Amino acid sequence: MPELPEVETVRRGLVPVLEGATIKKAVANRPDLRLPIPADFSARLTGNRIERLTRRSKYILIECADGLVVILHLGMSGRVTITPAGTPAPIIGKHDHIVMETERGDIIIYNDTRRFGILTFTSLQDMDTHPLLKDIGPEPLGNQFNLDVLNTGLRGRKSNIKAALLDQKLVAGLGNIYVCEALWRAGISPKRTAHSVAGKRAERLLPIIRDVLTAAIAAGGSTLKDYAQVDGELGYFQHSFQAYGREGEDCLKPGCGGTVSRIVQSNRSTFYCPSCQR
DNA sequence: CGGCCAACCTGTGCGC
DNA sequence: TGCGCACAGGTTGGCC
Repeated sequence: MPELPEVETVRRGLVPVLEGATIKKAVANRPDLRLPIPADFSARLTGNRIERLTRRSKYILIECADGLVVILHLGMSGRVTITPAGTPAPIIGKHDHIVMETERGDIIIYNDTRRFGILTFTSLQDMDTHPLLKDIGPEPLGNQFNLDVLNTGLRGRKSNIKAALLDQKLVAGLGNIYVCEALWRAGISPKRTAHSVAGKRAERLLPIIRDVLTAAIAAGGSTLKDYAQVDGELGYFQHSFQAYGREGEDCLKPGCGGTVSRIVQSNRSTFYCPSCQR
């Protein structure tokens, strides 16, 4: 599920349960996800207090009282669910790789079928220089992401604009869905070279990227497969998709009359309207 | 260095 | 019912 809006939705769902909570129990049911889970995972978390939850790109950062920072990435299939204190104990399934319980009795489970996710450690001190975080580009919803930055990132790029926007060094947090949606809204062909977008088109694209992500966060993210928010509620931004997953259907741009097609770029599906995306 | 692809892993859905 | 293949929200190591 997880591009920036879904990760932000998970973070927000965890805030009331984890911020200020002390960890009573932390268990890793396997040694690794995409990377090894630290061997001292349980020892470092147990008894530790969580001060705050932040997000950088698609990473959730769990900042603890002793300076430890847990880096959590959901990969392609990572999910987080909360079983509130006082409700029946959850049944731990095959892909429930991480289980934590707070002193209040809330249980947090990280489930990840494909195990492309990551759980690793850093510290408040080393956050800025951590290998997973140091090269990430500006947050698309922050002030760092402006027209100058976008134009600079696009100029001199020979790849297509789709690949450029998926590059987390150019701008953080976009994935396959929201790139398709943003390019559709902006009327820009995903096949166009990145450098040719610099200038006028970038000016159109930039606020659209912000708008799409903001709207998706407001909708609680997108629900594909059976993905749910931490409380089991479903995000509903998928109902707002205008390009993604709509191969063969009518383009929704007023007066366009085109048909959405699916092509493959960098081994990923791209959905776009050849009629109005130039 | 930039660009591109295959690989990581499991599950599901489709055609035959 | 079963088999094989394509495909799925991400990232990156290795190759040209």
